[in-house]
This record gives sequence, C-alpha cells and structure tokens, in this order.
Amino acid sequence: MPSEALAMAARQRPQFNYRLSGLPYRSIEETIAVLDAKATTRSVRAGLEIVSEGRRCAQFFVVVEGIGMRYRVLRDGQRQVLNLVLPGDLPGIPSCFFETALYSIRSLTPMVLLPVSVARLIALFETHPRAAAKLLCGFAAESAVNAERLITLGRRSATERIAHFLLELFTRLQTLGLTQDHSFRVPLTQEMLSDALGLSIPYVNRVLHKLREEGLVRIKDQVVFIDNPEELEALADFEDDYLTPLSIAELAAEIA
Amino acid sequence: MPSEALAMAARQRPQFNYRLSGLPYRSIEETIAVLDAKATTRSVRAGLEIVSEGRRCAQFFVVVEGIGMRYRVLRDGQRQVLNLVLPGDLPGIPSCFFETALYSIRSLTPMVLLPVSVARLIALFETHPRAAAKLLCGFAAESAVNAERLITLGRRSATERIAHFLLELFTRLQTLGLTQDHSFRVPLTQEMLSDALGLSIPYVNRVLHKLREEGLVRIKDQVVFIDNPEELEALADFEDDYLTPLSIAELAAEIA
DNA sequence: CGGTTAGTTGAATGCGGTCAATACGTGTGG
DNA sequence: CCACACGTATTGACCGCATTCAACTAACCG
Repeated sequence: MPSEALAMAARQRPQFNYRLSGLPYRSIEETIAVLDAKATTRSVRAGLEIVSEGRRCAQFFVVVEGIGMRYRVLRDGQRQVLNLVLPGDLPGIPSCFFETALYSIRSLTPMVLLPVSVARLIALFETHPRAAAKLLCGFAAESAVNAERLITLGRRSATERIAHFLLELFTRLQTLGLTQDHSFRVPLTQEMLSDALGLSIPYVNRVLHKLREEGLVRIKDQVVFIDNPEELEALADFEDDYLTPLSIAELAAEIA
Repeated sequence: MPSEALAMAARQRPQFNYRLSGLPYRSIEETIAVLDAKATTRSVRAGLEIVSEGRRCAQFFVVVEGIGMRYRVLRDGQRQVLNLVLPGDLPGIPSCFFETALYSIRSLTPMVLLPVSVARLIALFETHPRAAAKLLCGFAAESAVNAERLITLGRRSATERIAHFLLELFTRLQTLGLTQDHSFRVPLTQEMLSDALGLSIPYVNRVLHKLREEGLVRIKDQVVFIDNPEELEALADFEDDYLTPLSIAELAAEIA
C-alpha cells in the first residue's frame, strides 16, 4: 500500500494498528510465553493513564501492542515527555522499584499490556533466569535510547532535535515492522513534540514548516513522511547504532 | 572535621577519598562477594579513559571506589556529559550490550573497579539469581537519575539546572557517606558542569556567581558547600524520591 | 620564567520563548 | 442545519535567556 494512499485514508479516519509484525531482538515472545501472556494480558483504550506519578506502582508492563508516552508534569505545569513507549518496551521500570511512581504513563493508542508484579519479577530471576536476562537486555536498550535523548536535549539545536527524534522513531518502528515505505503513523501532536524535545509549541511548528519546505520531512494527519532520509540524517547527525543491541545469543558467546 | 577546615586543607592539596563508608541499598557487597571481588578488582588512576566510544566493550564495571563521568563527544566537538559515575554504579551498561561502546567513560579520581564480562553476567543469571536481581535494581536506580536529568535539560532554567544538579550530587554522596556537614568534595570543573547541563562555560560561571552571592551554594577548591539547603531545594524544585529506591527485601515482600 | 588549565568578566548577538491572534476541523447541543 | 466549544495548527511581533567571542586573571607546573 503506497504511503500517499495511506495518508489519504488517514485523513478520513485515523486508525492505529500496532500489532507486532516484526520481531526485534528484545522480542517479547519468550517473556510472554514464560509469563502465560494470554491469561494475564490487559487491553486499554487510548488516552488512559496507566501509571500515575506519585502513586504506588507495584508492577511493570511488557508492551505487546500500541504506543504510549512516559512523562512528568512539573510544579509550574510544564510537562517533559521522557520517551515514547513502543511494543517490546518495559514501562513501569524503574517506577516499580520506588515507593511511589516517578513518572506517569499514558496510552496514545489502544494498547495491549502484559502486567508483571515486582514480586513476580524477583521470583522470575530464580525460576526463569533466561527470561530475566532478556528483561535486563531490553531495559538496557531502552536506557540507550534515553541517553541519546539526553544528548539531544543538551547539545542539539531545535532543528536537529526534531529531525533526530523523527528518525529515531522511524527506525524503531521499522524494526517492529510498523512502517510503510518511508512513512509511519503515530498520534503525535506538536505539543507532544515540544514537550519531548524541550521546545515551545510555536517553535516546533516553525521548524516543522521549514523542514517541510526543504523537502526533508512532513507530518500530515498523524502520518510522518521521511521525504529525504539521507539529508535528514546528515542534518541530525543521526546514527542508528544505539537502536540495534546485540542478541542474547551473541552476548553469551562472548569470550570472557 | 568541620567543613571549613576541610576546605582549607583542600586549598593546599586536594585529596579524594571515595572509599565507601556507608552502604546504600544497591550496595555492591553481595555482588562483590559473588564475583570474588578481591581477586579481580582493578585500580585505575585519575583521568583514564575506561571505556571508549566506538570501540568494543565486552564488559561492564561495578564501581567500588572513586568518581568518573560518562560522556559523548559530538561530531562538531561539543561534549555532553551523561552522568557522574559514583560507587555502586554500573558503568559499561548499556554499552556492553552493543556492538561498540555508545559513550566514553573516564575516571575523575583514582577508582577501584570490579570488571564483569558480559558472558559472566549472562551466566550470573543462572548461577546467582539474587545477585543478578540486585544488578537490575541498581541499574534501574541509575536510570531514574538519568530520567531526572532529562527533565532538567528539557524544562529547567540554567539556575535550576545547576542547583538541582548539585543537590542531587550532595544527596547521592550523602547516602554513600561521602559528605561532611553540608559540603562534599568532587573534582568538578565549570566546563564539566556546562557539559552536563547543556550550558556554556561563561554562563555557568555567572550563575554560580549569582548563587554564591545569594548565599545558596558555593564551589571553592573543588569543594561544594550547600549553604542554604532549604532555599536551594525550593529554587530547584528538588525532591529526593528518585534517589531512594526500595530494597530488594521490600520488593520481594510485595503482594502479587 | 613561559605554558597551560580553570575561572572571570564584558559586549554583542541570536536562538528560541512568550504572548496573542487567527485558522481549521470535529463533535456537540440547540 | 447552524452555533458554539474545543483541541490543534499556524503566524506575527516582541522579548530575554543564554551563547558567542574576546580579553584577562589566577594558579599551577615544568
């Protein structure tokens, strides 16, 4: 299905289908099998607050399907979006290791989640070490994404931030088999972009306008089109190393 | 030892002693015991690059003693300091899960490290699940610190950034038993502060000057004095929740 | 003594924020 | 069917926080 036609369809009634069609390294299949996914899976509608900052959070989740966001609202009402939560991610870590959740998590699309209580996680280490190791790997991969965002916020210009963010999202979704050609659909408002990248809404708008005019990237009806990947990557100084961790098998084979 | 006298001593010849005197939750004692610390511990001098971005990194480290920094140098020479590495931290994660290290790590003081190869880590999950669980907890605690820094870079002013950073450092070092009264010693240059907080060196200087004049905080001869903790915390909107994770025992006791 | 690194200060500039108004689409209730 | 509210996108004018560039000091070390 050509991406332009897809956009056309989106204009009429945006649909989001984030069922996994590709299986990345930190695939959740083994974990799910171990945890008897089918029995305990939980579906939530879009726009639901799954974890609330300041309230006890005794479990984390394995995202099976859908997209969410993790964020903090500051005293003065400002919001910082920490990251987008995609299939295979583990929202609720690290909040479940604290007295009270440190951040809130909200679904942006309908989601399918696999809840895992902390007690069960601890037990998992005894009973299914392999699954536990996978969880650590998955969490480490997430932390690499967060570190890269830190670099983005600390040292990149507004244009670079936006370009880098969209390229990262594209790459991650591509690994999950959730892209079409050079486009992907996410329920991404300019407000969310600004809150994720530490910018103001009007400025995000201006930069997006500029990037669109330069033929680099477009966002239309919640579909992002990467029109010129090469130039966009050059502009953003984007390298995808940090998105492609080694597999457990490769790691175990390492010479000690 | 009064902190003023300590500063006096520092002026003559700065000394750094970061041996652990307190043992935080994510204490490394069990891990060290399991891993036969004594036999494999490694001491490094100050200023050594322990992990180099772009080069293979097949192990991570448990910091037994000393302080280091994790950073990335960008294409254009700009540097972003991701975090300071303190005793109990686990530098090398997540880099060891990737083909090539994503960031560099450098010692700021002499350090004592416990190297753990990835292969051994994987094996550890089978043989010592309890130690593996502790590693995950420790890593989760680190990730909370990084998330908080993300909020700092995204949504806080220069003054708030500096105040928040110094308070965080104080609190973490206090937990480790490495503070005196309301002061602590770190080999922290204004350049490092600026690279950690996404600011320019001159501006860091100006803000520090202002904070000193307001009687909130001083840095003198590599000793940081928190002169007015209450006001500084109010100014920075600092809460220490994210620095005090639950213990494994508490977690295991959770109702499933 | 020179060389080097860290800290300090001033002046000019600019990136990105703030405030405000407008447009646009969609869903609502009259 | 239209009026209105609401959320999101867009644009303009002005402003200010923080950067840049540059000069200069202080401390340390060979």
